Amino acid sequence: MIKLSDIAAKAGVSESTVSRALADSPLVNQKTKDLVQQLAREAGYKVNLVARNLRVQSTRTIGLVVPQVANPYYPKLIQLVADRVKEAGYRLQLHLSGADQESESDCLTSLYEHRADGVLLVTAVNGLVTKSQVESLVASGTPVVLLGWVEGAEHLDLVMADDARGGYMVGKHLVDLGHRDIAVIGARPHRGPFDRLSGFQKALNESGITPNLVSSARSDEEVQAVIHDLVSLPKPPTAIFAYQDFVAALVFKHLGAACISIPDQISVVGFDNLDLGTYICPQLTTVDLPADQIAAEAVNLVLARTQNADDDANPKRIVVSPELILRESCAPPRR
Amino acid sequence: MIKLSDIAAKAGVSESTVSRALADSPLVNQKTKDLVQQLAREAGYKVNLVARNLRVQSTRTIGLVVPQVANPYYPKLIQLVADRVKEAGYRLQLHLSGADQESESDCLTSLYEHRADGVLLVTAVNGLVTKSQVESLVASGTPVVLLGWVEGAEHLDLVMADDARGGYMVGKHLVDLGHRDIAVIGARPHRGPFDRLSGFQKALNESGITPNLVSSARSDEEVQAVIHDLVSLPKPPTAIFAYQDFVAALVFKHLGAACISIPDQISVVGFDNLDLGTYICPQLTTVDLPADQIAAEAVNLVLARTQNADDDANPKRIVVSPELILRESCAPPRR
DNA sequence: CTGAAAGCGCTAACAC
DNA sequence: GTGTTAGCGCTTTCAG
Repeated sequence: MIKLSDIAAKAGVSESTVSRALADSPLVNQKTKDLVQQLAREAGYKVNLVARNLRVQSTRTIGLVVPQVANPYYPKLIQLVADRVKEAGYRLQLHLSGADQESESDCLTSLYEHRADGVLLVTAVNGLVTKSQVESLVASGTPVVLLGWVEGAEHLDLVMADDARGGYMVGKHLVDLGHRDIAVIGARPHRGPFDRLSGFQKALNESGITPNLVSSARSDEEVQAVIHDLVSLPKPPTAIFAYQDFVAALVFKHLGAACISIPDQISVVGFDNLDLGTYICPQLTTVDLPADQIAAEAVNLVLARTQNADDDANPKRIVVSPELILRESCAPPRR
Repeated sequence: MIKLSDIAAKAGVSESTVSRALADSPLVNQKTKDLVQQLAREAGYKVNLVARNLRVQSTRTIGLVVPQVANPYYPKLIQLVADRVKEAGYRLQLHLSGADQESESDCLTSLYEHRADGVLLVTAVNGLVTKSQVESLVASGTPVVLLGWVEGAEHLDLVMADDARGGYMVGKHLVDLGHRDIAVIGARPHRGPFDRLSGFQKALNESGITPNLVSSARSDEEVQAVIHDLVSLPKPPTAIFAYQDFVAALVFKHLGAACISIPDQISVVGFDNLDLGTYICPQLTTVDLPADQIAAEAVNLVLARTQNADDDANPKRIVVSPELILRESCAPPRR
């Protein structure tokens, strides 16, 4: 593995000169610079970053930890973050925390051991399981910014989508269409007052309505059971708010199996704006979380902290607004 | 940032002893070991891997480069590879090559500069654009294994799915059901003789049939146009082979819009076995590429090369077989 | 069982 | 402009 001294020998100059020449430093004679660069190219020399990083005490690496990569929301975010990070001249180190506590901790440890310059952390549904570890990371000088709301983390930098606002939009849309019997299907909320469900309920409350059914269902079987119960009701709901798009897709499937047509008999709204929503028929009305804004804000923030460009000690909280995407799965209720 | 010498000072021993104690070496007295470990824990000491990696001349890092993360096949693969790599005590460094040549080259360069111990490379549709670079990587002692067939790379290690065999299964299934008029929709083949399309055609040829239409269409609009043309035919095909699942989903959508029922009027088969296929109605008959086997084989191979456990100079070629997943989107043609 | 010393490959004062 | 030197934080001979 060819190194600096090798090409220094070839060129008949010192290592420092080679180092400078390759960094295109103005402190070196153009002729030696050309010579060195040419020699390096010919020899296929590439700097050893592990050595350089040790020397300069920086890795120009930003860590990103996400629970998993299978859930289609994450790939979008990962791609966007990767692009922004690269653009800024940094490198991304992705870690999959697998949604369990132990491995979230492992990711953070690994990032610290590799001396990442900053970390972006997307917590799993169970919230921030490693708060103290994050705090010590920050204390040790590695900025951490949280992606998504986490309970009891008010002292940490945070970039989040305004889920509650998205939920409110959904609720308002359905109410405005004339719906009064509305069911909710999906996971239990985990973002407390900032949850999409809380905004949704607020919208209904403003019109004096309460959701007539809130079921926790995520798997195919669970959704099937819930839909079965719902359509067996003497007076089934006229609209369903699915907590996530993929749940909405399951709702579509089982509503279809029960010969209930969307949106004629029941309107359906999702949340997340996955591509999936455009592949199903009718196309799904949903809420788009602006992953691009989140990625951009998060990367900017963590880099600002890294470079001490922003030495404001107060935690930053950046909230970006979602958008209601009107497609084909909603209509006024039939009378 | 606390380092080895700090805790050596605290413990009143030398750095070497601390290093050994933390590595749980048998060469150190149990009592000093306990003391050192406790002190290290209290102080929150974590090894600096960039220093260690420089010293030991290894990073225990495997690079994985994939074109993108948005295409749903990749997340599956990434997750699987990440799990296997971690299991083996290595770390994964993911790079997104963005499907363009320049950045595939950048990824490889970055991996080399960081001295990854091995790399797994998934090439984009345009084939291996950086063959010479891969070769010099290998020559410099970093094993590279290709994931997926690449033209003119017979001298490199390769793990691939037998796409042609999958295509054959699809063709045979359709023919066995009685179909004679079969259209193909999707991308142009890029795996030459190993392409799913070549296997598909072989199956038809064995029964003296030729596909009556092969259209290249990937976007929503393109598929819409193709479907429109197809159903306007005096004698429309009775079955459609979509080159990829997401194309199949689009086919579903536009067939639905044209009031053609699946599988009564037209059977549809996909390829890839994305989750998507179970969300649509009827559920999609498709071919599953065994991502878990591919991941396992690839990681095993690259690690074996890394550790010189396998110093066979001959390139390895591991081919894993796909599986036909029978679901609801196919039926015999109506007479 | 423990310590002293060397050195991984590179960059950056500091001299000349 | 260029070379000499020191040192980033760690592991690992080699002595004792």
